[in-house]
Amino acid sequence: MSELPRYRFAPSPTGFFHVGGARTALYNWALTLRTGGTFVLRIEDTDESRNSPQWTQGIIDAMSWLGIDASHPQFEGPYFQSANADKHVAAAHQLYEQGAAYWCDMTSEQIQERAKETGKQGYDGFSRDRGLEPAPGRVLRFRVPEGATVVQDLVRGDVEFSNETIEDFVLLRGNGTPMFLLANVVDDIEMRITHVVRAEEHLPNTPKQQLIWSALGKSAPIWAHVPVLVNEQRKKLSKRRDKVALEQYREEGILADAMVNYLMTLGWAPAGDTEIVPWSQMVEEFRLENVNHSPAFFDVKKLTAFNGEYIRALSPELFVLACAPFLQQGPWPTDRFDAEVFDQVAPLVQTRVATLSEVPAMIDFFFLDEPAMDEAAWNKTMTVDFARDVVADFCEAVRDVDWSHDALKEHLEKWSTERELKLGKTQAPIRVAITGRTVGPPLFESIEILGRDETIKRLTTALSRMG
RNA sequence: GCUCCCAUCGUCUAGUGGCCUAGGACACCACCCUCUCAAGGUGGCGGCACGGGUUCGAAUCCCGUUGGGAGUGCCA
Repeated sequence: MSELPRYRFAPSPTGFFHVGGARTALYNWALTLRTGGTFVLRIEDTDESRNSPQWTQGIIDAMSWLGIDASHPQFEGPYFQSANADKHVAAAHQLYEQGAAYWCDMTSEQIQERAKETGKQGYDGFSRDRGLEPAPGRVLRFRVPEGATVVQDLVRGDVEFSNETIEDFVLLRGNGTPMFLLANVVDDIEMRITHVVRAEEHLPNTPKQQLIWSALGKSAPIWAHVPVLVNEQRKKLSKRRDKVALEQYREEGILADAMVNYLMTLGWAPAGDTEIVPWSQMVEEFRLENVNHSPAFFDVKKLTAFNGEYIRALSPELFVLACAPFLQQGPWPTDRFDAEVFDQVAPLVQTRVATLSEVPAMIDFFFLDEPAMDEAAWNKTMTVDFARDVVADFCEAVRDVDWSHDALKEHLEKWSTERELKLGKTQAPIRVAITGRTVGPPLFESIEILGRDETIKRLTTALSRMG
């Protein structure tokens, strides 16, 4: 009687959506899809000081961007942990009735003092046998039994903890509200969770949770602790130091598919010689047993490289579509933007950007009254000896040459050959005059799209500036 | 400090005792292509942390050392 697995993802709504959380969610989602099981989203909002409704919406939006769609039949939730507070408290009292928990009136100061006296760390179980009754201000502590607790972990194997190293932890706060450890277990039981796949930082919590499971008469779920994501200093990614907001990468023009693919390969790799594989293949191949054991560096460079691949793989139409939000932020007057022009230019920039946010700067000269002149580029290209001649000649030629990039190129090629100059050199002053930069989309195609009048205007302006 | 986890190119990884002279990807370098820049192509640089075992044979198993990391709250 093997039931379908029930996975869960249980973020706390403490801000934007963390890339580490995204990876954990993705692992759970991939497993859910392959096994035909269920993915439960539970918002862990028991700490009211951190709770904020807009963060919850942010989590759901971010997940849907990644393809974890809340309306998918295998998706369940969101549930809110705070809504189950009664059940958490009831479970706590049940544990007290059973003798698996006891009340304690010590303040953290008192605990510290005792620790100092005994020379040991943390709470020493002082109230264990004092037989205290419940009262305001008193916390309920779990009575950790003797022996050892073995956590069976799908990625790490068996991990044994001696119970002596686990202190009698708090179940209910002095104000009567439940703590994470308890709430988490009660909810997992309630929601019939069979697989807990979460970040490694939870591994030290696991024996405590497992103890609660068994005190409540249940057998623990299957655990799997995946390695944390770290920064270049090899420290766990933190929102203080590191760029961890999924939303931010989205705004910078990272494609969802690229993000998903990259995140999946942190700690795991698909079979074969390429890491760029479709989601369906990752769903098919992903196994917790194959997840690496050591922390993985979240490398934005590699993410960006993946993104470039995904951008290039887009059809021209989809690329144009993907660019749309970024085009609205362009540095040009909105009325000068021309979607038809962009459609023509798009294929020229598609192979030249690694993120969508790079697009506007690459094509701004099409929509600006005058190109945004890079002075360094001007100084570098307009001071060479032939600069004035080539711009002057081209400005003349452009008036009656056939309007095609081939003809434009042919003309400049001829001019260059006659003077034993390389086209690569002679195109530079023209490029700067037209676009304001030394690099950009192919010049002659750009000129063709820009149009004769605008081209003449820009070349003339450049000439007069050169004096 | 204590508990636990981890250790293959700079980075992400493949490798589950012989197929490993350790494979791929990102980054980097060179060359080719080329109207700039990209893209693409070709090639290169570069790694099993160290020391002991086990074994006919070890990147792979065991022990130790060293080095990283996580946790250590009336946070989640």
